[in-house]
Amino acid sequence: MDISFDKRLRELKLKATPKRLAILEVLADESIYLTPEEVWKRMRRKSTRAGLPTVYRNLEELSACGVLIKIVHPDRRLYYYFCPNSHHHHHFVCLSCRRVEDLSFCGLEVIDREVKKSLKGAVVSHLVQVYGHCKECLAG
Amino acid sequence: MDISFDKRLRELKLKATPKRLAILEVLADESIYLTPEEVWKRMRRKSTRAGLPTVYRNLEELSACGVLIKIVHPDRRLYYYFCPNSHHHHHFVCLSCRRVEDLSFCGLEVIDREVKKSLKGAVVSHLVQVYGHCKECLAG
DNA sequence: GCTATAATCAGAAATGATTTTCATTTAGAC
DNA sequence: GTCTAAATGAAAATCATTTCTGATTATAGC
Repeated sequence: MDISFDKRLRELKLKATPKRLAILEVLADESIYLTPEEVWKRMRRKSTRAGLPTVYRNLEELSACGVLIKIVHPDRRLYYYFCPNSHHHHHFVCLSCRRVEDLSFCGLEVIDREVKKSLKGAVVSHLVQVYGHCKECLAG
Repeated sequence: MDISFDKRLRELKLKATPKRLAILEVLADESIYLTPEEVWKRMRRKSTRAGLPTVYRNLEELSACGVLIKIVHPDRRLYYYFCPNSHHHHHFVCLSCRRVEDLSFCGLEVIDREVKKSLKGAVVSHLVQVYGHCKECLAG
């Protein structure tokens, strides 16, 4: 796990610092999305101390590179998630337990066509996110 | 315009106060999405003074009732928009000039089916927003 | 292995949009 | 007009996030 993150970071021309690796490890070990502060606390538990600004900075960088996913949440705080699935897709996020599941659905082609043809505009990015309650939370 | 907003507010059991009407008027007169502070400044220009918290409060309430649209923006600030179109739909928002255009596309049925069948979860809400540059901004 | 150096980091402090508090006012029902 | 819940304003607080600055460190090239 460690080694592959190391490689991934080098490919992206990011130095494989202990802090970065620790951040990735924390998120890879979690099945839910976390706030920067939560990542920071979990790092300390694993005895990797880091400054909170460092965590914020790295989470932002890593999500900008596509290594992490930034979750857009109704409460407008920052949440990050490590999604091993590397092809373009969207997520179903559970509002109760914060679990994330991949959706196969993505309307990009349809959207892109509509924006080009009807609006004559250009799509820069699109956001499709589905909020709800997962199987486990519904059950219990 | 004034009269119809008045009616709309009453239907929603919200008092038709001067501030609320002024907020709605400002947004209805704009073709772009505004921050709460911008709404507040435009109110003053029209000589309706209001406290900034009142503007924040009302924008939030009005978007919760569906009278206004809250724009989810990459910069994570609050933006509101008055969209006269009342049926369920999504938006293409221009990152350059802040214009908003309606999209006919909405994947809700497909999403809902996928979440129910594959994930056995329940959808609470969904967010589809498309960011880009509109016809005018591309031209000029 | 050693060095240079650009990237990265920590800690403290600042930021600034948004929210809370609470005393006062007002819209709408009767 | 009177009453009451809702709405408001002003000031202050909040608090997640960012900036700043001076160390520290990972990595590439020798």
